[in-house]
Amino acid sequence: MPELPEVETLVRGLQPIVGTTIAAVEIHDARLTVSADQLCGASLRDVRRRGKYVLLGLEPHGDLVIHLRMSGRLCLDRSESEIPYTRMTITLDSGDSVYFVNPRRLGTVSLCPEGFDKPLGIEPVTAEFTAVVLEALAHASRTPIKQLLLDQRKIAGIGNIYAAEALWRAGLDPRRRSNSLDGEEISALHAGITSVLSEAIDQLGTTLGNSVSDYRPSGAASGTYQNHLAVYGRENKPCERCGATIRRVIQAGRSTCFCPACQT
DNA sequence: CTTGTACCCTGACCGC
DNA sequence: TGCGGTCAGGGTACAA
Repeated sequence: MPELPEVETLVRGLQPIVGTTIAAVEIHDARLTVSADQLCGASLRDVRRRGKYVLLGLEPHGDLVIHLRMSGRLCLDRSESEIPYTRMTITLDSGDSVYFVNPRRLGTVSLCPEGFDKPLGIEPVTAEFTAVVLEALAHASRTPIKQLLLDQRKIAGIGNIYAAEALWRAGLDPRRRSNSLDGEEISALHAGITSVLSEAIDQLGTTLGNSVSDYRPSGAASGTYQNHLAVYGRENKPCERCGATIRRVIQAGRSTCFCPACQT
């Protein structure tokens, strides 16, 4: 569910817990690989994001690593209101609690005592991510460009929604081989990626529905980028750029919506 | 090395 | 109303 903009919004919303100390932990899912003993008494040095991962830096050392996958949520709240599917509750000495809500139990929580070290690709909303970098990644691969964008080892944080949206902005067919893109197309794709991600962050991400598994930012009813989606979830609707009918194809088991007329 | 498939889970939605 | 099939913001462990 959450992609880079949603996780970024979440991490910003969690900043108030920096400097607090973990007072108690309840775990309601045996699949989670952490234990209360490992966390109680640690203080929170920082809260940051890497790709789609949420990292809670612990004092004196280590990171609590959380990935929300398709349906997970992290909520910061002072209320006792019981959210269904809460699999872990971290109570802080400030009185706040962090709730890990994970309906499908696809999300993961783990402790990295030496710090998070997963080899993820470049962060796409930094100055280091240039068209030249993207070109090098694309030219080294013959995989369809949609799948390259989803490969977290190459670029960290893009998911199914923003991959489709970036390709629409760039006017590129998602099935194109990565190494077939020329310089102009790479530049358009770079602009598409960076613009869609930054705009989505400004909109606090995309909230797709009202179920318990739907992402929503803290302190707001929902993100609002869903109101700006050009292709994602718009199969059989008209392309707002050229009027043709949006189509859906399956690539590597995942849907991609695109405009067959103006994405070439 | 790369590419494809099954799988992990649960809920929403659609057609019958 | 109920049932079965399909789909979903993701990643991993395999097989080929």
